[in-house]
Amino acid sequence: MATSTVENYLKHMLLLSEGGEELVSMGALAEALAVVPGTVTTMVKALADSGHVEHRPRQGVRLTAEGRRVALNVLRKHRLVECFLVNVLKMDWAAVDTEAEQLEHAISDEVLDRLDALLGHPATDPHGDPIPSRQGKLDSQVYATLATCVVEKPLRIVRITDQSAEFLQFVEQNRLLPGESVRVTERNLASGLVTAKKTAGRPLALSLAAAGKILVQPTR
Amino acid sequence: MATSTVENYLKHMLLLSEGGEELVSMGALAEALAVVPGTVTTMVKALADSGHVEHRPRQGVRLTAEGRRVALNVLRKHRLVECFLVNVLKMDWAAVDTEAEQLEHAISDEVLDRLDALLGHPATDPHGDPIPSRQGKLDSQVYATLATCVVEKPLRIVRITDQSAEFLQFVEQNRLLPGESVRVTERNLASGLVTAKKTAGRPLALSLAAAGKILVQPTR
DNA sequence: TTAGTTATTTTGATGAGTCAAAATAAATGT
DNA sequence: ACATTTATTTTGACTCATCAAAATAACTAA
Repeated sequence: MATSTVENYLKHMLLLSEGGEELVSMGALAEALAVVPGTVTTMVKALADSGHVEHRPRQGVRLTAEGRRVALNVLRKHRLVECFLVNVLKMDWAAVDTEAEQLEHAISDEVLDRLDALLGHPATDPHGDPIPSRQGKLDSQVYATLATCVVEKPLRIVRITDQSAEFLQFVEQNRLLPGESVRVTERNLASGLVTAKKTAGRPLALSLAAAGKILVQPTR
Repeated sequence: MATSTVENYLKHMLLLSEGGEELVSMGALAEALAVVPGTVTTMVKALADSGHVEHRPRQGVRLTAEGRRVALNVLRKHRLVECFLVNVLKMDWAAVDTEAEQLEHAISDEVLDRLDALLGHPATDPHGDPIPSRQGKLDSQVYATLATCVVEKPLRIVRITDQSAEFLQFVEQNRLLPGESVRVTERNLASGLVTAKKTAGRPLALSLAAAGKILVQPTR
């Protein structure tokens, strides 16, 4: 398993090479990681030995496919943890990055998956940064949920993010299936209740947790 | 800040001296930490220098007040994280200890507090191990909540564990104050709803999160 | 007591990650 | 083209946490 130091090196290489294929300089990496350049050179050579990066001496460094895979997984953990800290624990938008810096190295892939499901597979973190998919892709499309959408606005359900039979049965019985139209008439944080209403039908009470599993988009 | 190695040494010393004041042997500590005895001797001397423990050469080691404070804080993190993993993420009862082993060193005191509030200030972790209080006390009394109690059983509310004005107003308006009698008539995991009923009154819907903040005990 | 067993401490070495500072290579300006 | 600036690499040293194995202290049974 990669140490958290290794994970940080790889993550920052990914961030510094945003999109493109360019080489990342030792200096930029040293700056980002808050270490001296000589340390980066040493570590990068070790990372090249372990197959995570390709090192072009005196030019720069680039992630290999394997290095990129690890980096995306760390970034995914980081951003999903941020979602959790803001959406569930109601922490300060500006403070969560530091927290996530620690947690990204401590959570297992198992916890990562469950966190992802709990949060309704968010496409971006609270800052709007895209969250890498489980498969390492970055989807740009973003959806709201019944727990986060604007009250009274007409919506279309696009996705159910809890695959448990229990929850899916509940969804089916209440006609909250993908494609259906719906709107949220009330949301009470104290009691944790969301009231949703279908075009023709009685109001339905859901917990915030349940509502967060139902993804929507504004009706065209 | 204590490294996670230091936190582990202190935590295991606390666990090994369960309750009593006895000295912990180097051998027992080495066993618990899965390191050789010589390593423990070295670390314990360093911990004595930093004021976390008192070392009696060839006899054993004991936590100082400061060492105990740190150890209790780590243990609190460990057990609250276990609660979170089981109660919120629905993880396997048996698997969470390993996860918590990592997370206990990664979460800040801020996250710890919010997790504690989210979970309704549980007195024990999913295994029944008592959770040290914020102040470092181990209360032996354990209560159920409206989210965990037996359905239909007559209960008395003993504690409200969310101090926010918003939630307390909600509690007051619905007469869910400490001392009141109540019973849970229904609990639906899929929708996340708990239905509570006072002796004289209409049924009241609460989210599981809200219900978890209301502690109860069986009526005598 | 005295020999033998067991726990603890000491000693020397290792790997990971780091820094300071010297050496080297590459880029730049005139 | 040559001297200067800038980035990178190398070298030697340090800290933290660890192990293996030798040395030492303490306990135990005759």
